[in-house]
Amino acid sequence: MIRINRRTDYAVRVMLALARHAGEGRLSTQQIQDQMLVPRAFLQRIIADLSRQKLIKTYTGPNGGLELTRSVETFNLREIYEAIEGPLLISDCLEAAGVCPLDKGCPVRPRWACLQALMARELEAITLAELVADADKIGQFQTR
Amino acid sequence: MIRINRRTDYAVRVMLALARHAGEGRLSTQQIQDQMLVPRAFLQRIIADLSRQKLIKTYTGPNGGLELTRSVETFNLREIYEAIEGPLLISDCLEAAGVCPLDKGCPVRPRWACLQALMARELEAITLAELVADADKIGQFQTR
DNA sequence: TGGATTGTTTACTGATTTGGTAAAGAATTC
DNA sequence: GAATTCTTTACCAAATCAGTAAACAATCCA
Repeated sequence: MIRINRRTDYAVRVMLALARHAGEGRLSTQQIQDQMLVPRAFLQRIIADLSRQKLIKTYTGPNGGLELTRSVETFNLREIYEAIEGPLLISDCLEAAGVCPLDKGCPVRPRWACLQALMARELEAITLAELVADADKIGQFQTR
Repeated sequence: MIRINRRTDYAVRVMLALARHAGEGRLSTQQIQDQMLVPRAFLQRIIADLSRQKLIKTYTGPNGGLELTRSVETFNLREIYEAIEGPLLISDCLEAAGVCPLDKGCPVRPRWACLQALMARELEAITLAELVADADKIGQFQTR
C-alpha cells in the first residue's frame, strides 16, 4: 500500500513544533505532547529516531528538551520521512539488481523508478519553513 | 511505508501479457503463469480481482481464458493499482474530515493532498500501450 | 451425460509491519 | 542525592502481505 504512516506524520508535527519555537530555547517532549496530541510513549520513540538521524539535538535533565540542529529552511519533508521510514523505495524491484526475476528485461521497473524520483523531488521541495508559514496563516499550533 | 505491493506488480504483468496478446484470442492463467513467473494460487486471486473490477473478461471451460475488456490504450497504471489495492490514499488524514484530531487546522494535510494528486496524475499518464511499446523495445515477455 | 478444462471463492498460514504501552536506565541540573 | 528529562528495550494486539490449498462452478466436447 502506498501510505505515509502515522509515525512519519507525527514526526512532521514534532519538527513543526520545534520550528515554530526556534530561537526561543528548547521544547520538552511533554510540551510537544500537549501541543501535538501524540501519545507519550510513542512520541518518545519518534523523537529518539529524529535524534539518532541528527535532525534534532536533545538534552537531558531539568531544562532539557529538544531543538533543531539546523535552520528551519534547510529541512524538507523527504528528510523527515527518511529519518523515520528509511530510504524512499516505492518498489522492491528498485532495491537492487537481481531482486526481480524479470530484472533488466522488465518494462515496468523504469516507470516505478521515474515515479519514485518524482516523489523524492516533490518531498524535497516542501521545506519546514513553508510548513511554518502555512501554520502561521492557519493560526493553529499556537504555542502562546 | 510508501511501497507498491507485489500483488499490484503481478497485476501489471498480467495486464501486460494480455495486452501483448490482444487480438490473438484468449490467454489462460496457466500461460500467464509460465510467462510471468508468478505462483499459481496467488495469480488466480489477482486475476479474480482484475475480473471483478472489470479490467478483464474471463471464460471458463476448455478454450477459456482471459482477455482485456477494452483497447490497450485505454488502461493506465492508476486503474490497475486501484483494482488491486483500492483507491489511492497516501495518508489516513485525507480519508475523511474528522479523522485527524488537528483536522482543518493542519498545515501538513494540504501538502499530502497535493502529493497524492501528483501521484494519481502520474500513474494515469502511464498507459498499458506505452508499457507494451517498452516491452517490445526491450524484447522481453516474448510469447512466441 | 460425464469427464476434462478452466476460472471463482473461501479458508487458512506464517512473517512482517503498524500503532501503541511500559518500564528500567542514563544523563543532567540543582 | 533527588528531581527531571531523554534513551533503550521488551512487549503486545491488530492489520497487512505473500502465499497455499481445496472445494466449487461454468463450459466444452466426445
